[in-house]
Amino acid sequence: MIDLRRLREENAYRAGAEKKGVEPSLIEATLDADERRRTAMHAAEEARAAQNLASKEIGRADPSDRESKIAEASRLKAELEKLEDAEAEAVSEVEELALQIPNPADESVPHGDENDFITEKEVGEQTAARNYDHAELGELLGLVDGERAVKNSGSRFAYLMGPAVRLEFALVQFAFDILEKHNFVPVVPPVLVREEMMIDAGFFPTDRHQVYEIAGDDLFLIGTSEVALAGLHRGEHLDRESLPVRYAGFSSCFRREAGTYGKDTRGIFRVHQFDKVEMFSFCDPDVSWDELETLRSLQEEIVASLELPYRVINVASGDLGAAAAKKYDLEVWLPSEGAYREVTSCSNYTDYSARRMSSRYRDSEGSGLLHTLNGTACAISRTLVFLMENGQQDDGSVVIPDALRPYVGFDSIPGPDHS
RNA sequence: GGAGAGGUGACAGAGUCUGGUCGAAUGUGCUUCCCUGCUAAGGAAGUGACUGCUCACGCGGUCCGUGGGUUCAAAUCCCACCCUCUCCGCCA
Repeated sequence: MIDLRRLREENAYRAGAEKKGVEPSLIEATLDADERRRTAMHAAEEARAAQNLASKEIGRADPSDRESKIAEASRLKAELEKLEDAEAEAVSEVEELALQIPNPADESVPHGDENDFITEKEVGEQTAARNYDHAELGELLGLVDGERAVKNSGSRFAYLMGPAVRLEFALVQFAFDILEKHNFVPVVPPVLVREEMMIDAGFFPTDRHQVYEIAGDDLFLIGTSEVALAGLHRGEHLDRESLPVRYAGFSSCFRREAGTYGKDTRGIFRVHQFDKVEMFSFCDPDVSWDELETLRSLQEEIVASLELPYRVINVASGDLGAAAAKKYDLEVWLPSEGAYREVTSCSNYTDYSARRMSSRYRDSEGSGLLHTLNGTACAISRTLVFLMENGQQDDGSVVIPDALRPYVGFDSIPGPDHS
């Protein structure tokens, strides 16, 4: 939820929203509606104060005076009800408009759409395609069984098998080892949440069609543990001294992938269910931009340790989504496609989500809204894809990066002709 | 799943039957001051959140699990939902 006062008073804030493609007329309409709301609210509150007073007098009044006083209070109430109706209408009008306004983009975010990102850095070599792409190799090496998954669950599902499972748990341990050094508290969150949580986390109504719904129980499968982690301090005040409060969530993630027919259909690059380690930070608003850089550096540390060639991009304003004021994507080189593909991303939501969640800090001066940030630490299936391609040798075997070896217990996965 | 009890401020805990002077007794905690070789004990005052108007002092609104309803008036009465606890049943 946007800050209406800042929208009204700060030009830069408003400009940040317009940068995301919001029509100036929508902003005008929202501000007008807010003006009406404040007027209506003021009128209703005055009437309410009068009515409250009249009502209280009845309790103190002499029994003989009661009847006339009750009549007076009733009259005030009738007046109040009209004003309250007007107030309620104005409030819902503002809400409806305000919800359409995204979190303003930061000044450092480039203008434009998905093609207008800025490349912040590039690390490693863009190598040529190997003998097998990740989908072929996954099946050949017995890491992924897509065919049988289709029979049981449908397209975009997969059985992860054998060494792939060992790799998954190795990656998770590896990521947690790094994150715990930076005071992230490991969390295994619920993967089912109530509708309310989806709304507060900002996924509903916009992304409702991307989420699986459980028939008969009013519960929804999370698309990322971010949803569950964001709710960890809903309605709470955190001691400002204790910030940032960081969590590392491990969970399965479920995505309907509606509207992606024919896109990334091979292998496990894009699936309905995958596991992920996610970083989440409840942060002091004064230092949230530093925190974003911290999340990004951790992502780089992880990808670099896995010896994957990557680049970091500063995502352009039109491609940020509603909640992010700024977002970095880490993209790893995928040889079979000759392109960089997204492996992780991290965002600063500033106070956009915290306002709705009512997640606040408290210090000796008072209190205020926290900033929230999130970022992928390791998305397992995509990471496996990148490891299979970038670590692939001429014989189809896959070399395990040094950093991962202590965790998996083997140095490579033998090629298809091995046995 | 069946039966019962209950959700009140940082915490504990009254108030609910019998609606009004209850934003809410009391205790603990916390802050400031007094007393005091030090500490403990003791004495005094203060101490919820959110929000609107205001330079400010201040004045107002909302909040007793959540959402509705009754009433001039609801922590208190009615309805629905959520959650917690106890007992029984079932279960990885």
